[in-house]
Amino acid sequence: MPRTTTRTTLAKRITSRGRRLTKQRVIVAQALAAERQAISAQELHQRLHHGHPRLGLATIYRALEAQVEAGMATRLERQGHVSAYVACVSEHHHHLVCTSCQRVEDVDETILRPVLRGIRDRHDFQVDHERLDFYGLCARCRREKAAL
Amino acid sequence: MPRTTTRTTLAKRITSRGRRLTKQRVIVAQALAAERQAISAQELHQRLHHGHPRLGLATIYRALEAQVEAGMATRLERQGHVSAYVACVSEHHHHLVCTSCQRVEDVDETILRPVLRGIRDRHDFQVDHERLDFYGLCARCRREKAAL
DNA sequence: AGGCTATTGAGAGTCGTTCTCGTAATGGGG
DNA sequence: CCCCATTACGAGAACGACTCTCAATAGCCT
Ligand SMILES: [Mn+2]
Ligand SMILES: [Mn+2]
Ligand SMILES: [Zn+2]
Ligand SMILES: [Zn+2]
Repeated sequence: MPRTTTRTTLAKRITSRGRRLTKQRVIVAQALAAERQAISAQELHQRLHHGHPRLGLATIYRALEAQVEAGMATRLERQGHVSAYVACVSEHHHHLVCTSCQRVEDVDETILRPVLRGIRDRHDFQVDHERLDFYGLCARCRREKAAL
Repeated sequence: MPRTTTRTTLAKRITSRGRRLTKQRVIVAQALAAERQAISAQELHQRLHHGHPRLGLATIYRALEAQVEAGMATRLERQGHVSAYVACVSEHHHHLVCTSCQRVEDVDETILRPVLRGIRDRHDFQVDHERLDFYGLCARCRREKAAL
């Protein structure tokens, strides 16, 4: 995912909607693409403040929204009513939260397909988006507990 | 679910936690039990204002939170960062929330088994409890939209 | 009943997000 | 390449859902 690729994709998807390719949108898009986790607008603002002190928070919100519209990012609802954004298109991703060490892993999304199919077939319900969080013990914490 | 049942259940579950059975909590619990769809604190506040003009919004938030803690309700995250609450019978079940009519169905739990197995096998993660909410269109709303 | 203390109501405060508005930049047409 | 309508930006105010503060009230226990 080189910077030039991000810029080219952005140019195509943004301008084809009658919007303009601004420096700020490029900066935000590249920063989001560099993240491998979901990140909030405010976190992104702090992170970019060193290199781009004049980049405003509202602009980041608008740039992220434009990317969602363009299909280049997804908005997740984080707990505490905070939106977080992830680069890449297709699906949300879901989390395994370790109740011992508090670390978070991403769920392998392919695991969820049978569930979505089951819901469609058994409940006749068309899922648009879902929020899935699993709480428990990660492999490392389980080994540590076993060692005691 | 008669009013007396709601009151009795509430009394047991609230007072056993060292909390007090107040008029306000009873009013909110009965109103929530009477709803068959998820409802926000503010909607509940408006709805109750006629009969109980002195019932405060903060009290409704606190009463709903107490019910969630007591295992009698679930909080759902609605789009636009609004929490919605549903009365619940048992503690551990999952929901299909229709984003059009706001009705809530319980998920057939057997559908979820392959997911839990997949998480154990693929992620080496021991799930203790999980929170699953699916948002989309129910069968009825989908038919209504198709008819237009 | 009487006292301890959880809870209430009203409003102020918090915080993420969006809006307003004057200024600056973009990009298509000349 | 330069114009210029139009889109976007930055700063701060506004907004909305939710939480906190605090004095007054009301459950609960003896
Ligand atoms: Mn993640
Ligand atoms: Mn339920
Ligand atoms: Zn762990
Ligand atoms: Zn519906």
